[in-house]
Amino acid sequence: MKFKSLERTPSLPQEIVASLTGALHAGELQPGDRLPSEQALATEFGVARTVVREAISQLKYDGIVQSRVGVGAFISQPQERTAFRISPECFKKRKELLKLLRLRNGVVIEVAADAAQARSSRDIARMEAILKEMRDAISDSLHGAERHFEAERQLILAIAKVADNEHALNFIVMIDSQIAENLRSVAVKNIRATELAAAAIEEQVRLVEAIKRGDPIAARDRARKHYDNAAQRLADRADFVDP
Amino acid sequence: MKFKSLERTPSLPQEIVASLTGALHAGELQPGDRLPSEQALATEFGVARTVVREAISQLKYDGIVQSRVGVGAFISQPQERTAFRISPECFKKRKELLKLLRLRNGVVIEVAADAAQARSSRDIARMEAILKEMRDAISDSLHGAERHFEAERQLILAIAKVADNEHALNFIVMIDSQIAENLRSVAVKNIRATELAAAAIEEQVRLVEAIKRGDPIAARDRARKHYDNAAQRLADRADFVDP
DNA sequence: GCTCACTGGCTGTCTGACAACTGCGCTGAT
DNA sequence: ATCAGCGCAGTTGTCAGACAGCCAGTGAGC
Repeated sequence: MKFKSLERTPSLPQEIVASLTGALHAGELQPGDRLPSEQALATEFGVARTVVREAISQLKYDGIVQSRVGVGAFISQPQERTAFRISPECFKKRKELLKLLRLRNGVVIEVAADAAQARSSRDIARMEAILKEMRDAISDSLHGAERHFEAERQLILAIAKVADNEHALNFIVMIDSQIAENLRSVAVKNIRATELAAAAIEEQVRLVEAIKRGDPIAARDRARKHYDNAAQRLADRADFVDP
Repeated sequence: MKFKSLERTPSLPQEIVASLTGALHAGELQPGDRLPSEQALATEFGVARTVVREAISQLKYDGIVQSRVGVGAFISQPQERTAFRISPECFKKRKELLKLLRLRNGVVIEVAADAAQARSSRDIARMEAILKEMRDAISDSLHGAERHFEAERQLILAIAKVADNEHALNFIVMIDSQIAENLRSVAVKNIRATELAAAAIEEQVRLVEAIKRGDPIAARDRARKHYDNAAQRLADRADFVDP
């Protein structure tokens, strides 16, 4: 049994970052605008300047603002961003979550094709072990759904690892972890309720077969079938609605 | 004539971030390890603690480290990352750049299919205007290659904008800007030298046609053809080698 | 052996200070 | 009147020191 993570009080710099990015997202801050001075922000938020500086340094790190000594800090253009980040409020709305899922799927599908060209026998063995874990999970009435869910994630990671593209791997690890954190419970219920695990496994078996055969076109095709289907199954769930 | 951006001295926190991420990438720091205390790092780097704190706060922002009051800062697991970031040294090696290009293409291709289902007549008009700009650029012997390069980027953004997936849009804006910054000169030379612009335009015309027709499968297919071809043309360049 | 208060160290935050830099207005010379 | 040059106020970047709250380990007391 895992306990829910408690709602730890966010740090002061984090709150300021959230406030500033909120203002940016709301259009109150436009690219090119100058931020208030650190001193002004400090008094406004009622904190020390060091706290404001930490917050702004994070925004600078993402390329969201640029600061010039003696002048101030300015909101930069969207194309100046240097990081892709998923904010927690993306998971508030199910629709947002499905969009993230589609983004992830797009990368996974491409990566599956690359994996079909770079796979080794060891890679295949690893994937088939994961498939076996999925099949075993079916007969586990207690934790089967959870095991299946984790095995599906493992398969994605296994595919990404053999594709010889560490950037894509990093991206998938990041986005999939974020999605899984916010999707685990409903996805697990999904598997359990619809009893579609067998069909999902079959889709993935055929995907791994294509990779094993070294057929990138078939791998891409089957990856698309499975991951699009999975997203569709999730979207079709009656209880998959905004809280 | 544009001047090269001067080599501005990186800020102290930035250097510390680079040093720490370098140690992490080199395996000297493993997930779970504890960082030296802020005081120790400050004396080691010869800076004030505030500078170290800014550096660590950036790493915390990315989920690379987690800190606990009274204990210290710890390297977190890779799946705890909350941001995808492209470091400048990714562009040092051409091979890395091609991998980033493939990552971008994967998303663009998926997005093209979504765009085919969500496009409006205004969207199509915008895309066709961009295609016209490409054709016009051919007869511009002076800046034609640059204009073509920028128009290709604009088309990608235009497609991403109509696909109704702001996460994918954000991702594409970010990664494409980064790639373009580091690819502009060689890509422009590519267009100019090989005189393949006409063929590239034809590929994109067919892509826009598919989107206009509302045919996601064709859009995906043609997007793949064009962007894979573009990457291939780049990779095939004789002068596209590591410096 | 077990319990528990203590203690040293760490992070988070605050305060004050100073250097380097920038934009702007003012002054004074032409 | 014009304009070059100067100084000034404001801003960021960095430094030093301080303190509260928290935590792990230690050692005394039972």
